[in-house]
Amino acid sequence: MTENNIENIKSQMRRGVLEYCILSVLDKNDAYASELINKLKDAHIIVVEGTLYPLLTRQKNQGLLAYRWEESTQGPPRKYYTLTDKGREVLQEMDKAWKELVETLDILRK
Amino acid sequence: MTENNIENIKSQMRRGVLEYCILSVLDKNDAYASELINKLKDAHIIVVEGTLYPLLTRQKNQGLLAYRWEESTQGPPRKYYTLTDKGREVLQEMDKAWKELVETLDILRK
DNA sequence: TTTAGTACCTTGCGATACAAGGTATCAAAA
DNA sequence: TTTTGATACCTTGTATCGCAAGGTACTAAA
Repeated sequence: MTENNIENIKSQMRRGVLEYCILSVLDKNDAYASELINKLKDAHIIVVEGTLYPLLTRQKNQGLLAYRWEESTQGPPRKYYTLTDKGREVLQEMDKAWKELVETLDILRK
Repeated sequence: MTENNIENIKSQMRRGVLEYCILSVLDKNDAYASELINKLKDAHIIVVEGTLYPLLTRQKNQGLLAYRWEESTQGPPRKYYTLTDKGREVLQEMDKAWKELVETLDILRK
């Protein structure tokens, strides 16, 4: 019960910054969806496919991301996502919003 | 458009820590709902009544909060919420989860 | 007895994360 | 040549939840 509760809380917190994390990862290197999922899992921002795909599509439709297809030597072609200029702008706004939130909680928790 | 986008992102981030904020405020002092809303607004964790009331009820049902009625000299009685022992435990777990998230984003954004 | 202020609570809607299931490509084994 | 396994993409159905809007109730002053 309590355990469940806490897991719920954690995932709620993570959800709030999921989009921020996606843009952050893509800011370093272009990546395809499966790759992104693995990186986010490594960072303990657990994500399942069903969550990520609609999100990527949404961000693409908002003009934050673009993609290109690339052949793979080991399976089907990969859809590589990359940050657009607008995506980089929004990422900077997210940096600000995140900083503010961290400060706010610092004060609240003092 | 973009502005809207950013507001959306901010509120999404805030939402993720809303429950954490509520418990944090109540950890300092007991408070009634209207008072809580004002404190959270001051902290720029914007909350409207329709969001807060169901949340307080949920946290009460989970055993994190308890309440008592107190008469007011200026209007209807007030429902003062207070942290339970379980609430304090969960708050500590939230502290941990929050720290981890801050660290994760620190690494992701490096 | 009506108005203003304070406080509590509920309903309906839309957004969205997640679980589960589905499609397609490629290469190697049977 | 067909099947299997690995990789990769995507969609659908369900449940949760935040928010806007609307509603109730108590008190005091006009």
